[in-house]
Amino acid sequence: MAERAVARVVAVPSTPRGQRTRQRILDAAERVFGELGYHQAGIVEITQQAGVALGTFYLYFPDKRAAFEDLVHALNRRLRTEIATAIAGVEDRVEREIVGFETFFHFVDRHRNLYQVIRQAASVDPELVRWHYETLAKGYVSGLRAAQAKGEIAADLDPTTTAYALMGMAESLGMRWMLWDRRFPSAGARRTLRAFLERALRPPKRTAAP
Amino acid sequence: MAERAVARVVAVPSTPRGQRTRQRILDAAERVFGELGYHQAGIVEITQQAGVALGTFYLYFPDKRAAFEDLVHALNRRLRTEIATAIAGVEDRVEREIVGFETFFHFVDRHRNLYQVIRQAASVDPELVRWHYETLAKGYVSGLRAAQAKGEIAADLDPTTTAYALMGMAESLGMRWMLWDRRFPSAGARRTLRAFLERALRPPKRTAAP
DNA sequence: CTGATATATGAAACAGGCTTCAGGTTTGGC
DNA sequence: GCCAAACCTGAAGCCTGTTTCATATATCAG
Repeated sequence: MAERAVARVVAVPSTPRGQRTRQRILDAAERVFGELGYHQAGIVEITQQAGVALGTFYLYFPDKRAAFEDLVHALNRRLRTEIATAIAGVEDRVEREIVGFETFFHFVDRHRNLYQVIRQAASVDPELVRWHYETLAKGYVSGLRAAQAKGEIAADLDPTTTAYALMGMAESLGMRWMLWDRRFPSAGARRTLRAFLERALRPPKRTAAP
Repeated sequence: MAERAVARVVAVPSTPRGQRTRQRILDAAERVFGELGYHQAGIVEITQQAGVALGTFYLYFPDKRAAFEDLVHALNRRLRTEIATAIAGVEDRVEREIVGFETFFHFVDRHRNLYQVIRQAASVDPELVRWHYETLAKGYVSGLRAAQAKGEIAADLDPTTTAYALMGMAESLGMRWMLWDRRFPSAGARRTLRAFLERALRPPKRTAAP
C-alpha cells in the first residue's frame, strides 16, 4: 500500500502568543491581497507587513491559498454578523432591507480590501465564491419567507430569486459607491434605492385588516 | 539620456492567414482562461489548443495580460451588441428590460467561459473591471433617461443608481442560474423577475392622458 | 532554574511558467 | 518559378515567488 502522505501539521496555535501571530499574518494578508490582488501578493510582502519571518507563515497556513480561504471565511462570517446585528431591532421588513443595504455599504467601506478579496476569489477557487453567496443567500431566503408569512413582503415573489436579485444589487452599488467613488451615496441615490426596494417588495396595498 | 526601450512590435496581422491565427489564439484563450482561471491558464495550454507554437503567441500579444484584456474588450462589445439587437424591436421600456435580462442570460450561457473572464479581471486589473461596468452603464443610463422622458419609467428614479442596481441583479441571477445551475430559470423564477422589474420601474398608474 | 514544548527565523532549494530568439516555412505578386 | 515579406517554430533562458528545514529563541510549569 502506498505510504500515506502525512499532511504537514499546521498549528492551531495553542498559546496567546501564537494566536496573536496568526492574526497578525491574517491582517496583513487582508491588506496585501486587497491592495495587490491574489497573484501579485507575495508571502514575502505579507510576512513583512505582519512583522514576522517568511517561514512563520508556514507555521499557520499550509500554503498561500489556505490563507486566502481563511480570509474569505472570515469575511463571510463578519458580514453576516454585522448585518444580523444591524437589522435586529428593525420591525418592518422592507425597512430591514434598507438597513441591511446600508450596513453592507459600511462594511465594504471599512473592509475595503477584505471585500476586494471576494471578487478575486473567482480566479482562485470558484467554489469558494459559490459557497460565499450560497451561505449569504440561505439566511436571506429564510428571512424573506418569514416576512412573506407575515404579509410584509409580496407573497408572489420567489424568495430565492429575490434574494439573489437583492444581493446582486447590493454588490453592484457597493462596488460603485464604496470602491470606486469612495463615498456614501448621495441623498438622491439613497432615495432611489429606497423607492426601488419599496415598490418591488412591499405587498400591493389593500385596506389593512383591523 | 537613458536609451528608450523599444516597444516590441506586436503585429496587427496584415494577411487573412495572420488574422485567422490571431483569432484562433483568442478563441483558445477564452476557453482556457474561462476553464482554468487567469493564473492557472498557461500560454503553453493556450497555444496548444489553438494549434500553434508557443512563440506564435508573442507575435500577436506582448504578453499574457494583453490577451486577457483583449478578451474583456471583446466580451464587452459582443454583449452590448447582442442586447442592443435584441431589444431593438421592443416598444415598452419595462418589456425591454425583461428582454435585456433574458438576452444577458443567453449570453452568459453561450459564452460561459468568456463570462467567467470578467469576474476574474478583479485580480488581473481592477481598472478593466471598472471600464467594463462603466461602459455598460453608460448606454443603460441614457436608455433609462429616454424612457423616463417618455413616461415609461418612474421619473423619480436616479438613472445611474437604477442602472447599477439592474446590472447587479442581472449578474447575480446570471451567475446563479447559468454558471451554477446551468439551466434557464424556472417559470416561477421568471415571473418573480418580471414582477420585480414591473413594480420597481413602471411609473405609478394614473389614468392615461388621451 | 531547568527542561520540555511551542514559536520563530531566513537563507537556500526548487518549481513552473513567461518570454526570447535564431532560424525555418508559407504566401502571393510578378 | 522566384523572391521578399509575412508568418511560424519550440527549445532554452530566465526570473520570480513559493516552500522547506536546520537552527535559534521564547515561554512556562514544576
